[in-house]
Amino acid sequence: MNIKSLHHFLALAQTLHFGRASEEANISLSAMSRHIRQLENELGVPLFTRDNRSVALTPEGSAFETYARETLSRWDQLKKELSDSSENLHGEISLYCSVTASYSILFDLLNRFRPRFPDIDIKLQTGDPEHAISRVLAGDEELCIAAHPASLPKTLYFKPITKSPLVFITPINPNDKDIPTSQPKDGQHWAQVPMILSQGGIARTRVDQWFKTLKVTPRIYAQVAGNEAIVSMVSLGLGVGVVPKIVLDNSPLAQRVRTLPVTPTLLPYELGLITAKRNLKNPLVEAFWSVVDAPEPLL
Amino acid sequence: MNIKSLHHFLALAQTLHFGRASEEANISLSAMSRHIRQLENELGVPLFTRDNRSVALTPEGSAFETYARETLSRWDQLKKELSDSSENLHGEISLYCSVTASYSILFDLLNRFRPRFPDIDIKLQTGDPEHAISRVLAGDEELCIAAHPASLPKTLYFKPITKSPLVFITPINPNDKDIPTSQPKDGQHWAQVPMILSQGGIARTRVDQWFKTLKVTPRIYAQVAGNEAIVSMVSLGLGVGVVPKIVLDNSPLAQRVRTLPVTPTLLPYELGLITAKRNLKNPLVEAFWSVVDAPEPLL
DNA sequence: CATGTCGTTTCATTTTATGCAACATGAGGT
DNA sequence: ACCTCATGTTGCATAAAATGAAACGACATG
Repeated sequence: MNIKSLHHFLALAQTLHFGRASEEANISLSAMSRHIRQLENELGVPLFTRDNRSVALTPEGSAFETYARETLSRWDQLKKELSDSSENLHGEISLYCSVTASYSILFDLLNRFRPRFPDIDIKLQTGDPEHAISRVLAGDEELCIAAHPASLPKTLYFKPITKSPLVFITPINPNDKDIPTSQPKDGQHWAQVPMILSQGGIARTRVDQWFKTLKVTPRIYAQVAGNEAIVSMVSLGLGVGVVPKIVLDNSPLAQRVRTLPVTPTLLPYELGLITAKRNLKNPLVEAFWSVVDAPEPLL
Repeated sequence: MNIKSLHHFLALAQTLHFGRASEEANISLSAMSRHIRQLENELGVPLFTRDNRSVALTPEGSAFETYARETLSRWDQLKKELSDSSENLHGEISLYCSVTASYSILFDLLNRFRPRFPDIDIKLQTGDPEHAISRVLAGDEELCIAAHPASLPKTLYFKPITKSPLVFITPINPNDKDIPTSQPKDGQHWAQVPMILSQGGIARTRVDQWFKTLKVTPRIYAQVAGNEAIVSMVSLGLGVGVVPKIVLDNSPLAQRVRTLPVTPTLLPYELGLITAKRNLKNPLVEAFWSVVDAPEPLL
């Protein structure tokens, strides 16, 4: 059974005349005859009674006529639906990012993504930035927003979105005499400053490196998981922290801390979009990608 | 679109692997690839995203999967319905006969037809026997039960069911001195008998012929349309009638009249089934035909 | 009995489908 | 960096199917 045969059948069912039906269907009379016969063989029942003077539907033919109409209209409907739906890019895309990134970067990103691709649904998963890359590697997520890691697996692709400097922050109201209000003069001073640092991750690596160039072993007051918590602790006056500026910009506690200019400055945090290279062919991922390409500056 | 392609599509949608899907569908891998591509071309949208390592349904593919399942199950259902319905002969057949025939012949006929072909509906039209043949000729009815006419059109076919003698009937209580109680001796007697005859039709032709061989001009007391009315008038004692015996057998007035043996006897009425020759190919007509063929005697 | 109509069948040709093999791509291992 | 394997696609020659023209067969009509 195929769509054409159904059309031919209906032409014949209407005209009850092979000649006129075949003309209507733009095929030869013999093709019409064979199409009908083939349908009948396939179904195992005659659809028309023909003697040389007249053609009439059998009861089965009548039932088949109903079927044929239904099936054709269903097919047309499907084609219409599918072509409608394919006019706009659509589907679902999964994205993983940290809570902070969801506030700052993702907000801008989605503000521009949504109007351009209103039919792409985003499945957003927020969580520990550490897991971002592994989840993309495992295929759990198609995209993530993360800082460029020290070493990026070959199968992944990184697209920078923005850089955010790592800044030192001090409390407005220090709780400890060793907390400086301006940049400490030398390494000796630095060694006394109570530091509140990330437990790990890029920021921590950078800070460690920074102290190493000063030849100072920092006094670590607290190691914290999550940049937001660092801002929180610093605002309480417990020490000096190091966080990406973007975290500060989005922190409700930003008023309670102050950035501390330091030299040399730390290498900035490089935030970007990460996906598995194979996903780059996925039109939905491409769409997301294109938004990042967009000329409008993000910050 | 055809049934096969749908099956192939579903195989691929399930396995998401061209190799295994093609194996399942018993076609080559390349055929599978091209079938899917053809479907996609036909619909104008991709159904699968494929990179060399993986195959996945697009949103459109997912919609099409639903469609494919529905369509296939609908098709199977139809096939089942049609083959079920074709196990027994069924449909509608139209039949015309006189009221008398419907009492006598049709009753026996249907008693045997119904159990053998319970799914054939009969559209029965009763009416004047004169119209029977013309209605079949015109195609208004497929069958009729009628007496074999003097000349049967070539396009019609007659199948005898039974013969019924034409009998003379006399009243039990005659109302007229010229009504004989036994066979009149000679033509002169016959010429005085008040006759009640059909207005026309075969019976009348036969009676006219009969009187002609006796070289008698009959005294016609009444010409009547309808054999039943003849019985009625005879029973009232108004004269001698001639009717097919079968009419008498089914008449409620049979007790009020008596058959009058005569020589020579009239040629019997030949009752049978009539249809247009072209209808003989119609399996429903054939079915009816076969019941008449049946060995069981009708009378 | 000739004629015209109409569906079926035959036959040569064209179109389409098919499988095999070569190819292209990309992942994973060495 | 290179090889190998897995996998889908494409080219090509062949096989299968569909097609239209014409012959055919059946049958009603004049």
